[in-house]
Amino acid sequence: MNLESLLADRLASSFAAVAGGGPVDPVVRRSRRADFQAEAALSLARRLGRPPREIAVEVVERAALADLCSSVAVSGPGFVNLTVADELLGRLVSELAADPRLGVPVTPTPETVVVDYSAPNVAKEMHVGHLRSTIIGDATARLLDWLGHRVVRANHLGDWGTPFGMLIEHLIDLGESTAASNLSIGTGSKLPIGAGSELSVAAGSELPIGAGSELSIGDLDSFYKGARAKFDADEAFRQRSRQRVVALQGGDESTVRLWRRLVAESESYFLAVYDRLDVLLTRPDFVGESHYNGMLGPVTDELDRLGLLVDSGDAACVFPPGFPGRDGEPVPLIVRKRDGGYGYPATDLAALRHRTRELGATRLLYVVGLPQRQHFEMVYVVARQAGWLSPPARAEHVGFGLVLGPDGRKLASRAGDSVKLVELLDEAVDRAAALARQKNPRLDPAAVAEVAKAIGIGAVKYADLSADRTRDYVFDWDRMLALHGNTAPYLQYAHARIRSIFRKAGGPVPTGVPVSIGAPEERTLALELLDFGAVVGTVERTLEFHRLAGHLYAVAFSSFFEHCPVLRAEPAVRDSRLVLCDLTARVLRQGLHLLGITAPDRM
RNA sequence: GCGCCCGUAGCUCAGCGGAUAGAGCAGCUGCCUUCUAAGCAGUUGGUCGCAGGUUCGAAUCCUGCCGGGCGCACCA
Repeated sequence: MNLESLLADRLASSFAAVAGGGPVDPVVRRSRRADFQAEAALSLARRLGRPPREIAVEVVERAALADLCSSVAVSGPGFVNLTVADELLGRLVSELAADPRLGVPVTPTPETVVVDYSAPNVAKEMHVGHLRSTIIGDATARLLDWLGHRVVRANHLGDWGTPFGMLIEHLIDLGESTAASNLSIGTGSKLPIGAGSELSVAAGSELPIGAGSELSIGDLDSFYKGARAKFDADEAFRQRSRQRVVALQGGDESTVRLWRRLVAESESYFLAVYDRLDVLLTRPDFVGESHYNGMLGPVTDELDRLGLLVDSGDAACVFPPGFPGRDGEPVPLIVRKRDGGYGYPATDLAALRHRTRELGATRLLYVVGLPQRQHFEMVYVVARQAGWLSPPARAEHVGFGLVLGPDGRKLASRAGDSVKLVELLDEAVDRAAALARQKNPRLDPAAVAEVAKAIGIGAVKYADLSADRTRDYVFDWDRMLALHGNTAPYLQYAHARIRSIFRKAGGPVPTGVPVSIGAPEERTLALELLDFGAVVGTVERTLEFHRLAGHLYAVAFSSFFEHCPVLRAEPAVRDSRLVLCDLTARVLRQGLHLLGITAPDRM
């Protein structure tokens, strides 16, 4: 039971009694003047026609809070200031310490949640544009999973569509083996695929990739660009590409085989990037657009049967209400294009229908950039009209802003094109390694490598997750890797310092020890730790991860460690403080873990 | 034109109905025989874009305006 609701429960009845009516929310909030304050008297004043102070005084007289609070006082215009009794705090902290879930209960109402995120394009490089979706989606999956929901991670790969005509033709032009080696074995390679990479899907492939082979980070990009350049310049190539698309869609065996090859190579590459990023996505989570091919016709037919489909200039459209375009006329969701092909709206509708009908999902999350908001709103409206999205099932667009460069514009390389994700991650780890070597010369090279990955990747993720997701944020190495302020390294360091205390302490974490809260710094820390569950609950609902980040920062930023010596304290105090230390470290580690960030034991 | 998002300290950001608006960085003052100084304390700095309105109370809600970004039929 969290402290805030414990107090609110007690106060609710006194407020209700004073108000003489139905239930009243006491509006208990954290306060700077006490531990908590109840604000309801202010809003009640008008309704009751009485001065708020008078109401507050009466509430305090009626409230049975003696066992919870050491002080209950009316203050200012009518606030009820509550100071929690030290004994209660100590007891609650002891209970929290004994709880492996740190005050975060498994959800009583588990749902099937589909998290649609990352979604890179096959045969293209992953770039900064995929960073936020991947990081936010991963945190979403981790958090909801820990809360006990059934999480379906859906990596909606761009593995289908007209570009594959040109990509396959390009593959043929280069000669499959040349092209494959071009794709898979590069010289400047940095990303080992490892022996476990599965390429069995590429049946009959001429160049199976074995142990130790590596995927060049640069070649996917040049492959795509090569195809693109030919497509733009060469009419004959364009023609062949179009025919190849038809062959692919028609299921032509050799075409499909080449397509699978492209997809498989790309998937291996993506997995290597995800491993580098420490993201949970695995091959079974790759459910690309092509997966829905067989459903596009039936989805269209069903829309037609429901009378939602309108023929508009030979394109089959749905016109959801409420979306006027430039000319004031309704904007359509184009399900089937004039040329008979299906566009992404059809795929999105098919995927949505599949997720609610077949997977039984009741919460559909789309971790996609804010610019696509209207598109998804339209998809949801159509899905509701079609009966594919009805309560309790609902869809949420988990939108996010841009990653900006120091110039305040969309982050780009010096040449102006998008920054490759692997290069960015390499730089993060390199910078973190330099930092680790400089700050702690005692670390051996293996430890430096491990710590550098945790810090570098953690810094990038935390920079993303610690700010309001819906806003753009400025990507700044120095700031995200700073040891001060609301950064991953600061939190990781706070964690490592506590672990260091335990190494010095020698023995195990004391259990069953009474926790005594005396010093004000202990109070502040205890109150913060007791709030972890409520914060995680809020984030479960809102997916505003910066609230969790802010909470962890408040936990780590405690002056407890400056003012309350642990190992030097007398035995009883020492044990009590060791419990607080351990709890702090566990909250930090678990909280960071939910954000996809590793907290090393030493750094 | 319509719609969505955003304007808070020099910079980067919290706060989104409650009592004197908070952090970090930068600036200034201090603290290393340190439970890891990869740290801590103090201090300077704000007509919360502007103008109305609602409210006992507004950075927070509503309206209008100004400034910035994005979206609005066959690319995803």
